Amino acid sequence: MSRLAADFYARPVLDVARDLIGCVVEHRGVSGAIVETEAYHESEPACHAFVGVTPRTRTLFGEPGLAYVYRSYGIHALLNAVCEPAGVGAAVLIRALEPLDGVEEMRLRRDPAGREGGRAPLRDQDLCSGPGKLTQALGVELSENGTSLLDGPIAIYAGRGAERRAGVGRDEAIAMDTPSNGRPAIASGTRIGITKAVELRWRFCVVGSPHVSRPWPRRANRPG
DNA sequence: CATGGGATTGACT
DNA sequence: GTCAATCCCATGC
Repeated sequence: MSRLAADFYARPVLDVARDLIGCVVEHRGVSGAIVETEAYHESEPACHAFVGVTPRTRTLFGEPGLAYVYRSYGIHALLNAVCEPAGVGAAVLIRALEPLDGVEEMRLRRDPAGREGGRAPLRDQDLCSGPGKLTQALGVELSENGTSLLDGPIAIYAGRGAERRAGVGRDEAIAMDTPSNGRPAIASGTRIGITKAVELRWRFCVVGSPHVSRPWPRRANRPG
């Protein structure tokens, strides 16, 4: 498997958000397949880049393929892939993974006390089913903000999303994207946890996956 | 320099 | 369903 290249990230952020579904994130020996993403763009107020270039948003305006990692609610680190040409503030938030390699390591990172607390071990589907959970499971830290996904410590490998993209237009790709041909169906819906631009349906997730942060939208549509 | 608000999660009623 | 934890940083005086 090869890492996604700069030209993958340099495209419109909505296309990248959709195509990242099925790709694989790897960090410090553990990995998972992306099952949920959200797109953010400087043109809409839910995006941090809406306010322009500040110390906080500098990474968002950088080269496509950078990792934008920031602290949410004072507690969690959230992982994004910077998209569109340099100078445009846009990124895809990675919201949920299906764990692949290093599942037991993820369980330790997510629940260090383990069974000592008398609780049942976390289920696989609870390890990476949220943007804060997956960074904890992967061990991604704030200090990795601004590192390159192309050759840095956080790797993203081509998956079905990228394979599907090759040689077909957007509409064809969506038409192919049905359960009957073995590809996962992708639903789009409104983004989670924001208070501005709430109407935009810029969230993408795998239909039926138990690993998404929340059940896919009740009124789920095809992307677009 | 003081203030307020989160791209969340887990615990609790 | 409600709610607090916790900290970076944008904003305003």
